[in-house]
Amino acid sequence: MKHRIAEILTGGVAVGARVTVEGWIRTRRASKAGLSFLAVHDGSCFDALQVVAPAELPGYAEVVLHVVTGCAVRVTGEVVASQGKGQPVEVRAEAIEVVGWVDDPETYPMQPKRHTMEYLREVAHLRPRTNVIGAVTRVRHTLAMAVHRFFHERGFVWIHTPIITASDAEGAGQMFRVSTLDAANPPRTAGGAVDWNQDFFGKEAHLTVSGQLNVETYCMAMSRVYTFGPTFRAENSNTRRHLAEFWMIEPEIAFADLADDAQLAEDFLKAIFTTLLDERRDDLAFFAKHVDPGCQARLAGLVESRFERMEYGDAVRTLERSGKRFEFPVRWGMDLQAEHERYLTEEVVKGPIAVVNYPKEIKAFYMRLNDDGKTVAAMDVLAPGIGELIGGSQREERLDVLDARLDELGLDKQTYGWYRDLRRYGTVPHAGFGLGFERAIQYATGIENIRDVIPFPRAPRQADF
RNA sequence: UCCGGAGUAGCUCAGUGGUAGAGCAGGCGGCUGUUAACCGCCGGGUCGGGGGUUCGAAACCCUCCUCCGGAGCCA
Repeated sequence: MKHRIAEILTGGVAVGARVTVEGWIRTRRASKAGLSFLAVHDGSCFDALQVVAPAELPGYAEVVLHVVTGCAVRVTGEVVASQGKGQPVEVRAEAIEVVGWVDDPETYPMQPKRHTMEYLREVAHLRPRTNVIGAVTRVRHTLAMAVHRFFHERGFVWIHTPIITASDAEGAGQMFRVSTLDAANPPRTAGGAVDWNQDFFGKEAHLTVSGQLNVETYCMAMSRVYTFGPTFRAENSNTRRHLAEFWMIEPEIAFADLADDAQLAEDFLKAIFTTLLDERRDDLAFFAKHVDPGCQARLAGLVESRFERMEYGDAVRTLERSGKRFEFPVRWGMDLQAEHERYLTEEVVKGPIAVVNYPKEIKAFYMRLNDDGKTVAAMDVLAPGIGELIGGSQREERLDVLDARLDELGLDKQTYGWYRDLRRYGTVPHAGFGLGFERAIQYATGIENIRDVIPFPRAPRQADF
């Protein structure tokens, strides 16, 4: 009977049972006169299964002794208590079939040793076979499922907001153009400009930079909604925290204010990380041992503590009084720099912190103006080592105030016609936030470069595979 | 985009002007239960590309490419 390796290693299969496992060879340790040990992994858990192949096995010399790292095998044998240390049970093979050989072992890119993350990125099609990327992949999946479970259990509805958008003024950064026109020879108007009217959508179109504006419409009907999908930014940003294509989670809640929003963010992060701690102990133990010794304690600490809340004004005062010399000066009205965020999270609070009520000048048009007329009900959740993990706000639900903001910023009211309609027909206070999914994975695992927590990273000059 | 660092064997790296090295991986041999096994032998190089200086360049100079870290932008 076929079994996943996770079942066997967690005691789900009785000692003495006959099993068949299918997977890939991680290492082979051979003893010419005696027997061979094969470490087989199938992705179902962190640990590989130890398969013991006795020399009497049919085809031992021809097959088993030539198996190398990367070979795909099918093993049938008996589950036995292990004589060695390092695993409770192993499989004593009665038959080993090589399903797929490694053509040229000398050039097979994966070796049973530690590779650099930079090198693994160059072989993105084979890196999921490694310990570290395998662990990241399971963590990513577990967190994704936890996200949906969290929202589903609280009555949120998952909204599939569009990937392609024709409203190019969302203001969240550079966008990728979507077009079917011949780039080398586009149709022109009489005036010589590119005639977008002849393009597929009859107007300029781009890949979305956020599902928020669209999801707000469903929030005004379903009350509690969220998006979870890919997002695209054409910024030429070359850092370990940015991707051109990444996944974002954006809940939106009706009849809610900024305090509700911050509470949701806190409950949400605690819930998904609690799930991760429960379900992926094996992978987290690996990250703690080889990547980031503090990752488990950091997660455990987060789920137990209450998030610190801090007014933007207080944050600025704290920084001013710190006596610390910052490269960029701190002054009310300026956005917090990376070095400021690091100081607040890593030295003052030593944990996640929600900074609220920022000056309106440095935030988006849709954020709700506070009574002081100077700040908006915005919120950034900052995390040590990551920076901004969540950005959110209460939305401006008053049409006259929203229009005044659009005018102030010189934005075209017609472009936002349907968005303004929401304020004309049954408007209610509402709020939401955006979480960069990859940043959450980075936070959980301690993986430093965001390109290593997504299967196929897209970044400037990087779209291979 | 700006600043800094790096590019030498399949991988990780050493090599500061005088004929290209190590460990791991691979092949062969040895070893009765190993844990990234161990021991011996062998094969393996456009020193990122181009140009220059020099009797002689992996090394020094110019230039381009790629990657990494930091900053900005942000999630």
